Amino acid sequence: MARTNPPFMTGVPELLLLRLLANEEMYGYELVRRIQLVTGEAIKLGEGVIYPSLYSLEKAGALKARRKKVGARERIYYSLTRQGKKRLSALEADWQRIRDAINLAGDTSAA
Amino acid sequence: MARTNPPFMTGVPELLLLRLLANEEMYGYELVRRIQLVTGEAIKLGEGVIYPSLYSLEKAGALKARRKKVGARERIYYSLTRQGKKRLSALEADWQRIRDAINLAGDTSAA
DNA sequence: CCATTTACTTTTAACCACGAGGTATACGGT
DNA sequence: ACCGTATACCTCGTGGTTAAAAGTAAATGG
Repeated sequence: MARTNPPFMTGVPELLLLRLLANEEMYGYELVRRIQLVTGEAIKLGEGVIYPSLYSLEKAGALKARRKKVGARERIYYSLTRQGKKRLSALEADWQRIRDAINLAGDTSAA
Repeated sequence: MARTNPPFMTGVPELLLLRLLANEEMYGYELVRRIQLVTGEAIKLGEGVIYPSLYSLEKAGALKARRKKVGARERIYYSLTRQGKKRLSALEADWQRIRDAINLAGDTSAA
């Protein structure tokens, strides 16, 4: 039944993609596995999330793509544009704001 | 233009409401202001978010409501049911899982 | 007596994460 | 040669959730 907007996941795929691609170019399938890795299995984003996100970020000018043959296989590698870096900064700021606010609220009510 | 699903806000209204109401009963309008207070103005949830959330949480059995006359005014006070407490625990666990995973991913990529 | 604050309510809209399904090629084992 | 598994990419439908805005009405205060 789709289990659509699970708690606290809005914006997370975009944040993780931008972060990972800020360091090195990667391709879709790789990102799917890498995200599981770097989050200690806590977050798993399927291809149905990753690919559409990549397209829309590319379309928005945050990512650029290039095709690259590796052995016999062809992969589409993505990396950040300058715009993508700005977008990442803004998202990180959003994330910190929300995270800190929720922490704050928790401390207050725990007191 | 609505800007409907802003980054990182899914689940946040529910979490904050349940947290606040776990301590003491409150009414809608009060919650609107209280949330701004305890988040240091970082999160502002309008009435269009708060009231529908309250209804749906009540309908789901997480909250119970009682009408109370204060002076000449009548207010609807909400408080947690046992189910609501369970729901809060589950949500807190979700929140921690996501938050920690994002932190983890950030440290890794920053390294 | 009028403007502001308090309090509650409803409507409308759009985004976006997700699962599931689909294609095609390469590779390893037997 | 054959078959299952892993790699790699892609698409569709869904619906839950936040959010702004506008509306009602009573009380308060100057």
